[in-house]
Amino acid sequence: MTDRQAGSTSPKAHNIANEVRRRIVEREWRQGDRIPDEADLAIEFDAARATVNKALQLLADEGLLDRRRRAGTRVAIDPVRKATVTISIVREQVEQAGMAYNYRVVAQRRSPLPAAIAARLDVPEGQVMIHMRAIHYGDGRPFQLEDRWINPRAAPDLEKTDLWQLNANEWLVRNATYLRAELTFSAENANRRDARLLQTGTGQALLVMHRTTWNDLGFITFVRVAFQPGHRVGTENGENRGL
Amino acid sequence: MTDRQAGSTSPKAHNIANEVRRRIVEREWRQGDRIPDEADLAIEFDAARATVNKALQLLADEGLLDRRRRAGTRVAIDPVRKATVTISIVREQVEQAGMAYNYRVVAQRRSPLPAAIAARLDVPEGQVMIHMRAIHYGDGRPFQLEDRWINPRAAPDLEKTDLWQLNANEWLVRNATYLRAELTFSAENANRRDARLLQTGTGQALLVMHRTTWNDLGFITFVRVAFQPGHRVGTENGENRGL
DNA sequence: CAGTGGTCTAGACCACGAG
DNA sequence: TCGTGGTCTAGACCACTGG
Repeated sequence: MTDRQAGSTSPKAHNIANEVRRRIVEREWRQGDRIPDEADLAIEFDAARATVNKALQLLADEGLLDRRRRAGTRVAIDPVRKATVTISIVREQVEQAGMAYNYRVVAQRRSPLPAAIAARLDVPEGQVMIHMRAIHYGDGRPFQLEDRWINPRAAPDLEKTDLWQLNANEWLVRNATYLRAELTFSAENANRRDARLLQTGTGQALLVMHRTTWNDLGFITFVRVAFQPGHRVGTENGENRGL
Repeated sequence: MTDRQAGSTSPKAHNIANEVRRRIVEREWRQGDRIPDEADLAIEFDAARATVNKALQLLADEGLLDRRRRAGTRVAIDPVRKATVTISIVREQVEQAGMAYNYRVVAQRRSPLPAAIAARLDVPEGQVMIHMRAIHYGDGRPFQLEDRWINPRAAPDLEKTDLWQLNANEWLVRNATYLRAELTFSAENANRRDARLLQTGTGQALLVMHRTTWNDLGFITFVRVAFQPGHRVGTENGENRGL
């Protein structure tokens, strides 16, 4: 007898997760409380344990639950939440904003990696990399400025490409699939060069993103991206992520 | 006969995901290519389809694969990647950095919500909220400055709490579990007040985070957090998320 | 040591949507 | 229409780890 209850078209695991979330939000289960184990919940919700497991893992990923073998599942004492930033191709960002995209390479040369950066990347200092500086424009106004170091050893096809024509950013995103990435955001006062290239004033507060990527061959790129003054990077929280 | 192959202690789905990732990274499967369907991969990897499904969903979450019913699974044309920011309790951040935590409320009053903020929150303008300004210190030095609006209707217990003593941030994180959140990062030049409270100079570039949270009763809080100059917010990418 | 979550499996049915 | 992913189930064994 398949008694699929009326009114719940969404996946069962989703419904279970929502119900558990409700109980937490409404303090039926308080922070630090232990909640029933999977087997019990499976009975209560008339579901297989695997389904309950999926639901609870979802909530644990959100940081709402704390799960440990033998110790059971507890409502997280401090609901650390996670937010997700999506890193897309610059051109698409610009075009999505309804602006005409343009791109200009300001400088490109081979150059040994500076010690300061090398240390940060855990890479031997002084290796020769491709260094390039470029500006992305939206409707003719500078949108972001990037200062990029590329490791040709990790992106072997790159040298065949004419970076002055193509877009290294795009090339990399499309061709140099990475396995690991690190991102940081910070704020910097625009220096002389930033100001000139972004057509703004020295000292302007700029949102700066540093991004490093690696693949199996090692470090691929290190980029400093400085955004146009006033730019915001938004995140949607991972709450309703795909289940 | 449980022929668990030697050398692979990690979950099978994990191994499958890694192998698929390898094939993509090494161009065996190129961007846009269709990859074998779950059933075939299940045979190849000698696994149940559910296990393959789990692995592929993982990669799809990472943005590496594009999956559609009937159309099959393809290597994403443009591997949009996602990074994850974790929002934790300030005190813990500070203490994790090995510093002594301190907290000071600078101002607190009931006040109607300004139009500018109300518009942003999709909340009727002029509703009376709790407005507070506070500073978080690490080892006596200002760590971050927060300017917060709290909706008492969505956090009914709050009024009982002595916010001057306790930490509203902590109180909220512990008690006002939210269902939805939005975050943005931007850079601002420190204004007179920022500079004074953060003990820095006017015009300093500050990393600023705006965060809004909602629960089932509506909007809970809107905060502007200004970090100490030089502060970085780091993200680890979602790659090896729990499986 | 034993309870709890972690994972896998084989089989099943369903929903979507490309052709 | 019908292939493909989405999800569920019942059962099983294992891996941790608290007591």
